[in-house]
Amino acid sequence: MAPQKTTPRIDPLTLEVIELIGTVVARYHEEYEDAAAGHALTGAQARLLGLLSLEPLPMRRLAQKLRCEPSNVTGIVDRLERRGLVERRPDPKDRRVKLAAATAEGRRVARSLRESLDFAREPLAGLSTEERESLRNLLRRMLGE
Amino acid sequence: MAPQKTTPRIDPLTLEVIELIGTVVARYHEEYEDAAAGHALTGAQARLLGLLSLEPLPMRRLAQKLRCEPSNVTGIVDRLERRGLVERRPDPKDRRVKLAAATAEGRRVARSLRESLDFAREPLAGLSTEERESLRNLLRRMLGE
DNA sequence: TATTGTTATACTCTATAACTATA
DNA sequence: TATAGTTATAGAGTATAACAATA
Repeated sequence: MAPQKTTPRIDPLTLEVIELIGTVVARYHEEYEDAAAGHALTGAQARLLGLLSLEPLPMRRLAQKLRCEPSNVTGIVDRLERRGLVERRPDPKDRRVKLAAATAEGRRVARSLRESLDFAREPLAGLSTEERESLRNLLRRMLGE
Repeated sequence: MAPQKTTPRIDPLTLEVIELIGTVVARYHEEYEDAAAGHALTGAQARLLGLLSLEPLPMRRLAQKLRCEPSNVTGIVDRLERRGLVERRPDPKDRRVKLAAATAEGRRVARSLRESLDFAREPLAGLSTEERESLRNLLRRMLGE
């Protein structure tokens, strides 16, 4: 009997692109975690603080954005609040809701964190404007936008 | 007094590319975790099993590849071993070393996992060969290869 | 002495379920 | 009754430090 093909064969070119994307993903994450650690934050704390640096959000919304259970957000906000980077405020429109908001110090840390995230800035610096446009268009198409 | 610029200004094009890369990274990770969960594995377990499906490795090497402390590898291998996906073997050349190796079942799960990771295959399917070559070249240059 | 793997410990993130206070 | 947030609990990943066996 003939050997069964369980996977469609992938050409070497596609395979290489997949591998390159994997490398980008790995490097991106590594830099993100390092940058967070450089500010004594975990990855989850850095992501949450980054969201709150844009606008205050209800705990529930944070959970949705972080794609985790609401019960987890309680702990992450607790730890950031203990360090004075985040605070909880009542929502005047619904007394069940608590709005998490970055403090002035939290926004400062978030900005500093953003600035130390030079992953994308540095490697893209080597590309010309035309190449960046081309990369943008390819990524857009890849993501189906 | 003039407002101080703490960050070099980034042009909108570069900013958009950065954002697109962020989206790719997020989607890649999400798919990876989902695929792992579909096999009742955590991300760390899936990554370790993936490495061992290629070749047996000393615990120390695994820690280096996973970029974590060797003490963590003990636990991850323990849990995979309990499920019969991995085993520990002595290294004939150095009796201090333990070689972690995927079992036949472990290799089967690793292959199934690889096949369910269609992130890269699917979105790339929409690109022509020329576009993939162009994407490959741009990613290569971005990564400094 | 140095190295390999393990254990012990403590912290964080995670999901689930039960609880409270509002709506 | 339904929803928002919390608490309690348990499992997993992580780093640090100390340890046994081997080099």
